[in-house]
Amino acid sequence: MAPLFFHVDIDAFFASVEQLDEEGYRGLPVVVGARPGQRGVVSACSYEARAFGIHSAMPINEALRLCPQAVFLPVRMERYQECSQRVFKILEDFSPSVERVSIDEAFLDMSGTERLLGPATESASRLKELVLSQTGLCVSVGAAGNRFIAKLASAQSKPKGLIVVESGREEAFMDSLPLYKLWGAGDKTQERFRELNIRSIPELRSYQLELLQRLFGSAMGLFLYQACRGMECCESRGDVARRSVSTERTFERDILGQEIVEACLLEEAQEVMYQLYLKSLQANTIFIKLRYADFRSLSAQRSLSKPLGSSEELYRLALALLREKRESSQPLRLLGLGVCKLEEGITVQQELFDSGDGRKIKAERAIFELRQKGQHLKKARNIRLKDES
DNA sequence: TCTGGGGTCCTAGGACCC
DNA sequence: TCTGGGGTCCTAGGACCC
Repeated sequence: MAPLFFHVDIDAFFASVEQLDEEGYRGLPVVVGARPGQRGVVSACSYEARAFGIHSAMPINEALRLCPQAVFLPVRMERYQECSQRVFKILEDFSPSVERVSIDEAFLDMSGTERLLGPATESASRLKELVLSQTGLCVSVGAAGNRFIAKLASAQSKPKGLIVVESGREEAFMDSLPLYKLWGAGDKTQERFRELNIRSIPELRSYQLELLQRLFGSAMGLFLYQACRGMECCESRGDVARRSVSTERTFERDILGQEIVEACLLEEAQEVMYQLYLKSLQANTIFIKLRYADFRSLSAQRSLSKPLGSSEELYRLALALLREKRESSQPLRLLGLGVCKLEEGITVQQELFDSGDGRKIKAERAIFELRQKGQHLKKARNIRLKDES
């Protein structure tokens, strides 16, 4: 049985949802992300906005400069989650094997479906129609004998596209791509390509595996060797467990004093602990992340002798780490806090309620409940919005 | 126009144990 | 007395992706 994979990717996802929910935004340049004038970047933008040179990850103020008349909107993650779930429901009805890659993309293992669903072109077209008619969202689909080629094919086909790469045509397809579109080779690797005077995928292919590994490191070298040959390099990792939970904040202005920073750390500790509680996870290592005004970043971590018990404990440990590592003369731009070395276990909440200081436990419970109420309120609001539209 | 936030994986050096 | 090498864990930094 010949392997067949689809890569399905929702076009301009966040911006498309906004245009779906608000008729007045359709046909206009829509930019979803940070508030113009503040620090932050574009999370997503409509194709109308892309025509002005706007793209995701661009500083929001540059987007404003390029297209002052664009509609600038904040990220409504809960709403996008809802739409994502509806799309994934359709994908799951369509294929028994759906691997979620992110909120807006998935791999479908379509091997052996030809007899039932017809050739790839037919079944992929049918899937696109299904998603559009049931959700109003456009998806692009890439179809190929492996995930890596399928992923690149869907990217090439955007927007509203469909590209099928027939078996045996993988290398030819790779050769049709410019080197900068090689997924998995980001800015730093592209810079290295330029230094080495590697200008195209066929040129990259002329390098032996050993040489690539010497130049780019063992894992990256192997990846590049396989990628430029159109071989599979997006192997399924199965259902991998979450490795970390974290949160971070960029300050509106760089901060020199300690007070605001410590208040921020406390909030972050409560957020991280709340996420652990929601996911029924225990953490055995904590880490902080700092970024100074000059954009130097550093991180520090500490392993614990027993799993974390409360946000108060997380705050205390993180604060010690912060005081130890922070150069106090340097203004701080970003502060992050996270936990890793996770294991499933009794929930933080049970741990909290089964032991120790009653007052502290009550406070934790109040925070958890407040936050949960907040989530529910937000959800209710979104549902109302949806019903009204 | 300065450069978000949430993740994963890789690399490399050092500690420690056998 | 001098010195091995493999395995594993910890830590810090960096590349990459959406």
